[in-house]
Amino acid sequence: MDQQSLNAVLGQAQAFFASKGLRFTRQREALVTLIFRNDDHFRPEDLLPKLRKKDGAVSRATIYRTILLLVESGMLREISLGGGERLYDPNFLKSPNHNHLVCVDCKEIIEFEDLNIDVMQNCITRRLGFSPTQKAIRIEGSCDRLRLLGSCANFKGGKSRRTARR
Amino acid sequence: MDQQSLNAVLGQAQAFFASKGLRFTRQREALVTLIFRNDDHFRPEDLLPKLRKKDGAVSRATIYRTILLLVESGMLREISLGGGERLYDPNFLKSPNHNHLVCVDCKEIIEFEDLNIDVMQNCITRRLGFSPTQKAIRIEGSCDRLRLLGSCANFKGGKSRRTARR
DNA sequence: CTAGATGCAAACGTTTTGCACCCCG
DNA sequence: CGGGGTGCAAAACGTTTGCATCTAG
Repeated sequence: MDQQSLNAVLGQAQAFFASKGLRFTRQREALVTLIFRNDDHFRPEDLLPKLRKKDGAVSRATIYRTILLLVESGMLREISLGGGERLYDPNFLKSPNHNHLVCVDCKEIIEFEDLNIDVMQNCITRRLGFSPTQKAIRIEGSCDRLRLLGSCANFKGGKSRRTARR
Repeated sequence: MDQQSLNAVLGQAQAFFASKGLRFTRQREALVTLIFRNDDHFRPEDLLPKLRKKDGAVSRATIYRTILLLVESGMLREISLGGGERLYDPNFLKSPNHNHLVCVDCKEIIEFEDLNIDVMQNCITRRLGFSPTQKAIRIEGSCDRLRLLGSCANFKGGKSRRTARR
């Protein structure tokens, strides 16, 4: 995420905290910056070591407490990709309706959006007498290239997460 | 689940264990019976007290180890309905492709199937270069009746889980 | 000045693991 | 008799909480 977008995010966070009469402290700013600087999913525990460097230290308790607030603000979402692992996904700011495909072979996570499925989810929900407030699809799949060719060329040297181009 | 279906399930479990050269012990039979006797989602910890009665005691370690095996067999599936809670769902035996709608108001869980979404999920997955092995949709919704009428007539005295009639 | 925020350490609930003993085939 | 299976208790793990202290406004 470029500096300009990051500044916008920091402003959004600050506005949220202010609207609740809460402060935007050094620790909270450091956390928001770290979380939204790149688009990786993360566990709270992952953040702890990254915030030990330099003078930007933030305690474990503050990390957990701040994440809760960011989820409440809607800027951050909790997702689960299996195995009881609790991850947080900062990308709902850019793609409010994205879903996740996880490769069982290489564990790569691919984010995708699909307007049609979105509409159908709304229909189903309404038909059952509810108004949708949040929707999540998780698909597990095996890699075709790997199975057919014996190697997973798509992912060689790639990141562990990519976004589907449409 | 009626006795006849339960017997079939027990047979299926026994066959799975046998196929892996594992034994179908008193503890494993008690667990399978308890899990598939009704269609409730459960946490492993929930099972412990229920297996203390009479002579059917099963230790915590055995519960966790057996659940792992049942998931491996495909008879049981792990689901997550939010909040990092890890639940197990025995209903994929009857409804291999069902999904979950969770009411944010009353926490009721509604299971539903939809063939169209199923097909679209397969398409998306293939388009991205994968073959789907497992699909899960979780929708969170607020109760229309509760919001419009101030009460949630649908659920009064009902179970905490129902299955959508189609 | 003071309500909110932080850091620490203890507590917590869930899940996993090491190990001695048990039992089925 | 041997390889699984079990139970126990300890350990591991992620998360929450109580409390004394600090700090932003």
